[in-house]
Amino acid sequence: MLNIGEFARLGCVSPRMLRHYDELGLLKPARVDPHTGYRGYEFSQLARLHTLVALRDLGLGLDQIGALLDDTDVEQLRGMLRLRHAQIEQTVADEQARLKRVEAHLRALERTNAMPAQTVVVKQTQPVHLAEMTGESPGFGNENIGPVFERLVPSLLAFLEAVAVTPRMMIAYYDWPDEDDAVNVHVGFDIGDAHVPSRDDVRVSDLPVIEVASVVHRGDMESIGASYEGLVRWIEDSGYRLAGRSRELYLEWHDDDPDASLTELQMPISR
Amino acid sequence: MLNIGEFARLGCVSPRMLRHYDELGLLKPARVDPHTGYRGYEFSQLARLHTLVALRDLGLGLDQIGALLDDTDVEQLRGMLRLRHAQIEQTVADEQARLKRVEAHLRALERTNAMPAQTVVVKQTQPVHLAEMTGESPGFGNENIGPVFERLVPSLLAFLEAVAVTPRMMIAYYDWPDEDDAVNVHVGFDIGDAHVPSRDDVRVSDLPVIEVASVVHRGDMESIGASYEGLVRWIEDSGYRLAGRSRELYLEWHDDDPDASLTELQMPISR
DNA sequence: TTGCTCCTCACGTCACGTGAGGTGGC
DNA sequence: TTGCTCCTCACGTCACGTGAGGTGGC
Repeated sequence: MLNIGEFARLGCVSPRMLRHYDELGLLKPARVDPHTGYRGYEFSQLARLHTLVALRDLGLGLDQIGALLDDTDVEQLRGMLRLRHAQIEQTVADEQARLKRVEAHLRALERTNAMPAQTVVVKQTQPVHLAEMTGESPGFGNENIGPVFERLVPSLLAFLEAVAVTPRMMIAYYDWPDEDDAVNVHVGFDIGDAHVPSRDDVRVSDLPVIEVASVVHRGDMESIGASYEGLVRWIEDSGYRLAGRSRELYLEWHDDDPDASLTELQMPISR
Repeated sequence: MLNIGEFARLGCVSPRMLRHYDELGLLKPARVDPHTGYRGYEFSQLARLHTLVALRDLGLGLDQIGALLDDTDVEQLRGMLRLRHAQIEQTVADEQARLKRVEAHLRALERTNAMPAQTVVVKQTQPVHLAEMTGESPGFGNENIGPVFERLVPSLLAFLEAVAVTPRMMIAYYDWPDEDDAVNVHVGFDIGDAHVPSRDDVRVSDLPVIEVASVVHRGDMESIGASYEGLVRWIEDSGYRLAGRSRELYLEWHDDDPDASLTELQMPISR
């Protein structure tokens, strides 16, 4: 008969753990002194402790271990181990992805050698109900996109006012169906759950909920290119791939002080 | 100005989290209504929330994030990220090792198709102060080892009694210096912190603390081979390598009922 | 008698999730 | 007025580690 300290040393666990397992009913001492409360263990109990420790070491919860220790169902054990195997594989994949993200942030730090005023995060977009108009632009850059906005936005706002719908946030997204430089510019307003009557050049679309890498750009549209570049590099460094049309959310607009304007850039990513 | 729900949606966090960050001083709302306590956030605060979320996503603690958010020390940030990088690499390695252990247990289950009465665990040996004698055996197997024990053990016990040292657990270990089949059999008793006068054929040694794969064998010495075989296969399957001399701890001995005898088998492993 | 071990509470960990119970705003 | 959102507590999570305060055994 061993006291708790001896048995604990034999099994490489702390006495506190043995008391804990006793309390949970996972491993009762062979005898408890009725006067002193001292716990006594037998060598033969080491086998059960080994099983407990081995299952714990695989990452099973004590509740599951309890079920496995008492029932001699091999299929149940096999099932639990297979499930754990899949979970650990997932954990490894998640941690490897996280490792890449750390590396991407470190490289971004090397490039700018400054605090990341704009930090990249991975997140899900919110579902948006968008009343949008579309125009064509000969290419990217503010000198190309800007005039399209100036043409479409007043018209869209006038339409929304006419149909008594309050526009919320302005959102743009882009696609380039062919390999040439022409870009389709979509610009619209979040209209919440309002309904808008149809008009030829105004379309209502639900932007899909997707995973994006996002960054907040502070400043005017002239300087947005640098933010895009940083975002694209971060995505490359972190091992994600670009997967669709990028969006711009115009969070805050200051005509008087464009440097204080805030735009969220979102680029869809996968893997 | 956004209320907490709107700001939470923008940042893909829960309102509860924003209250938590407020409480910890990591992200204070731009304004709090003095009457209702309603929190108000500005779009420009999204940048700070992004940084917070990005750092949290890398696995940094909120206390460290607090230090990084307030101080604009690039070196500190770089240091934290490098540390995190090393930690995540360690986590990945640990989880991959765990994955192999799960696989080893699953394969052991396939082979026996029964509950692992004897489950393999990885643990550290305890430091032991051993009074031992050494003999040579033509090979492994009870028919070779048994006679050596029968010759050495009574002599050793008689010596210990003569010098008034109480023997504790009996422990044996083996080495085979050459490639031929001859085995050096070391058998001894744990003598705690007692001192033993020297004698030519009795040596006092401290068994080193090492990492071993261990299993409890129940039964006589004839059947110990199967337990060893299971242990060796488990070690192979789990991706560890054998790394030294195996030990046997004679936990419990029943002359009348050898099937109830308990022996712990320990094989040193590495990597 | 002095250490050493044992005992039973009970708090702390970490970043929130989840109610309970109540109030403000359109 | 009815939902919806917000507020402040405060408990629960998971497997123990770490005292506090006291007692038993050689």
